[in-house]
Amino acid sequence: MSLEQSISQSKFDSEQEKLMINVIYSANLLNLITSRLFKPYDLSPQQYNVLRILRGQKGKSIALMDIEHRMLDKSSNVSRLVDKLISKDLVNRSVSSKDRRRIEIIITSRGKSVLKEIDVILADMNSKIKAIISDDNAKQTNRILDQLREIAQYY
Amino acid sequence: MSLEQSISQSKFDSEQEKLMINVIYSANLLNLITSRLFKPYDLSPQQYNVLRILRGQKGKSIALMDIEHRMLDKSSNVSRLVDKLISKDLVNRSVSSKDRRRIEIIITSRGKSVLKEIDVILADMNSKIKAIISDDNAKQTNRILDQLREIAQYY
DNA sequence: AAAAATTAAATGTATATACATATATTGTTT
DNA sequence: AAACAATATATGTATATACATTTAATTTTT
Repeated sequence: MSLEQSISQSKFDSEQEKLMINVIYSANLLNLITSRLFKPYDLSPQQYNVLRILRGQKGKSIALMDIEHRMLDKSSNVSRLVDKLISKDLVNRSVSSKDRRRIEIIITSRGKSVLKEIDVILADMNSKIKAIISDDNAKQTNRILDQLREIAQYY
Repeated sequence: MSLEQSISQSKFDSEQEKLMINVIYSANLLNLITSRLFKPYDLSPQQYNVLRILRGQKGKSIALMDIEHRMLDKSSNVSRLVDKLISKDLVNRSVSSKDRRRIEIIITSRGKSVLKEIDVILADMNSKIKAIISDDNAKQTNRILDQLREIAQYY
């Protein structure tokens, strides 16, 4: 469905203005879909995001502030977010021996196995997207979105 | 900055997977920027969204449920969102005479004048985006995003 | 080395949001 | 028309998030 139909707006002043709205609207939809997919595993998209970051560490731990830097949504409270993951036994925490202010987080084997289950579901979703959007088009769109974010330098 | 740099991730499995992350990340950034722009007017992006919908009615009122249909983020509680706008005297509410379940909302002149101030700021932002992204590229990206949202039919 | 400044994380608190339930009104069925 | 179902909005409540403040540890300055 076109964006105009989706939000019942007749027209936009420019393709660029439409692009802004389109990015936000599309992201809301993707967040909705993924939060439904993660619900059976009792994970929010943000919590999943953190687990992915931890898996990417390949056995090494990472401090809370470094997790925050890598998160998609920097606005959340990483301390409390990680608390939730600890209480589900998906990650472990320990105080850094080099700098005792730092709290080091590492993914547990249970965390890894949950991610593996979700991998299957996301791979399926990814293949569905591949059927809709070609590699070239995806690449081109990624380039434009990277450019769009340059707007941030003015604000 | 590339997405990889922004979130410190070395690579993605596919351009399509990167696209999903890119859309969400870019939308978070745009939401952050606009929420800062709206802050002096004591408006959240969602509240602004509702005001825009009301202005689009050109003097006619619109029921809460119709506002919800047109919102970018359908997940919010329109009743309470509109309550905030009422308390700021930006909109008025009245019970529909045809169907007394329906609550009709209309923008006030104060609401319109606030929007006018914001128009200037957003026009400036729009011109900045135009300097970064061509009409053709914006159009092409809008097309791809519309396609991407087709994924929703499977979920 | 003591004092001050900076940093990392945790906590307090107000607001926002999600989701379920309640209430009031209208529409449909028997 | 009474009973039932459906609809539009409001409300209750638990959780999440934003933002400011606090605490503890480290670094820098004097």
